[in-house]
Amino acid sequence: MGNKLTRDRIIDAADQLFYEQGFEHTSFSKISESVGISRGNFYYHFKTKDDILDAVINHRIARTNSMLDNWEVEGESPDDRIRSFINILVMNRTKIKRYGCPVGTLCTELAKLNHPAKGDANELFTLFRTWLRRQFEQLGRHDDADALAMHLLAFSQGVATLASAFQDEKFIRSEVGRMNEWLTSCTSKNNPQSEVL
Amino acid sequence: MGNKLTRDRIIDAADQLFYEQGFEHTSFSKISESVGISRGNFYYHFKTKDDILDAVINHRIARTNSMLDNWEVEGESPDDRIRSFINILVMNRTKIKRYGCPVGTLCTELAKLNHPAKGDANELFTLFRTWLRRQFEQLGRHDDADALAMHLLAFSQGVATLASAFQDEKFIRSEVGRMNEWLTSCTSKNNPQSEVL
DNA sequence: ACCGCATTAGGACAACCGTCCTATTCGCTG
DNA sequence: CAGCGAATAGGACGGTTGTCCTAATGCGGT
Repeated sequence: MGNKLTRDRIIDAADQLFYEQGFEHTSFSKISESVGISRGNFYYHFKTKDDILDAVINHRIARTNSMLDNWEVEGESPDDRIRSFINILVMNRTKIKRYGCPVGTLCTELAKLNHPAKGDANELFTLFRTWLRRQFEQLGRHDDADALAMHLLAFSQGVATLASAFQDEKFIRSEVGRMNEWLTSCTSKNNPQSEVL
Repeated sequence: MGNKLTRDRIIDAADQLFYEQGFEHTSFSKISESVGISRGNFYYHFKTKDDILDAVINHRIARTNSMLDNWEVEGESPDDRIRSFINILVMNRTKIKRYGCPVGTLCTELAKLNHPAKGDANELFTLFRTWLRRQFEQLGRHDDADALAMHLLAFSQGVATLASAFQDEKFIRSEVGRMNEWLTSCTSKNNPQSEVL
C-alpha cells in the first residue's frame, strides 16, 4: 500500500469542513486548500466526492465507537456513563453553538439531498442509541430502555439546535442540568414509565 | 404595481423546495421548472437568490404569526394553546419524517453557510419562543416561563430530528404523548422548577 | 389600430463544480 | 546510479450555477 498520511489528512480536513460548512457546500478546492495539496491529487486517493464522505462517516463511526468504549471502561456505574454522554454537550459547547451537532446536522443534510450515504450516517445515531439503551438496561429499566435512550438522544439534539440558533451557551448548561436531574430521578427511585424529561 | 401572482407562485415553490431539498441545493432551474416559467424571468421578480430567500422567510414569518394568532383565539386556555403547538408534530408527521422541521433545518443550514439571512430565519424560532413564553406566563409560571418555552421548543426539535433520521412516525406519537403528560404535570399541580420534560 | 408599459422567453456570460487525464516529481530498491 | 512504481501537480472536460442582457410577447388605455 501507499502513503496513508495524505489520505488521513484529507479525511480529517473533510471531516472538519463537512461539519462546519456542510457536505455539499464543501468543494474539492476547499479541502485541497485546507490540506495543502493540489485538486488533481484527490483522484489518486478518492475516486469521487461520495468516497470521501464514506471515509469521513466511517472515521466518525470508529471515533464514536472508541469514545463509547472508553466511557464504558471509565464510568463506574451506568449512571456515570450516561452522564458522560450528557456532558459532551458541555464539552463541545463552543463548536455546537456555531455548527450544531455533527451527527444531527449531517444526517439532516443527507436526508434532504436523498444521498445514498444517509443510511451510513444514521448509523452514528444508532451507535449512541444502542449504547444508551444498554446503560438504561443496566439501570434496571428493561421495558423502556430504548424509549429512554431515544428520549435522551432527542433532547440533546434539540438543545444543540436551539443553542446554535440562539447562540446561547448558557442554555446548554441549564438544560444539561435538567438532564442530570432527570437522570437522577430515573435512578434513585423506581419511577413509573410516564416520567418525562 | 404589476402582477403579483407569478411572484407568489415563485415564493410558494421556493418555500417548498427549500424545505424539501435545502436552500443551497435548490437551483433557479428547479424553481422555474416547478413554477412553469423560464429561468430568465426570475430576474424580473427577484434580483438575486438571496432575495427569494428573504421573501420565503418573510412569508413563513407571516404564516407562523397568523397560525399563532389562530391558536390564541381558538384555544380556550393557555394549556389548550400549548397543546396546539405540541400537536403540529403529529399534524405534520409525514413531512417531518421526510424532511425534519422546516424551521430547525433552515436555521441550521444558514448557520453553516454563515448566510446573511440566518438572523431573519432565527426570528421564526423567536416567534414560537415568545408565544410559548406568554402561554406559560398565563399558566402562572412567571419565573421560568422562558425556560419552559425553550425546553419545549428544544424537545420538539429533537423529536423532529430523530424521527427523520430513524424514519419513525411512532416515535413522534409516543414523544408527543410524553410532552402532553409533562404539560399536565406543569399545570395541574404546582410543581417545583426542577420538573423536567 | 396604435402606443406604452408590464411581463416573459431565451440565451450569453464568467465562475465554479466534480471528474478525469497526463506529465512530472519523489523515494525506495536493485 | 538507474529504474520503477507511488505520489503529486496542473490543467482540460462537460455540466451547472447565479447573474444579467435583450428581444419578443401580452395587454390595457387612447
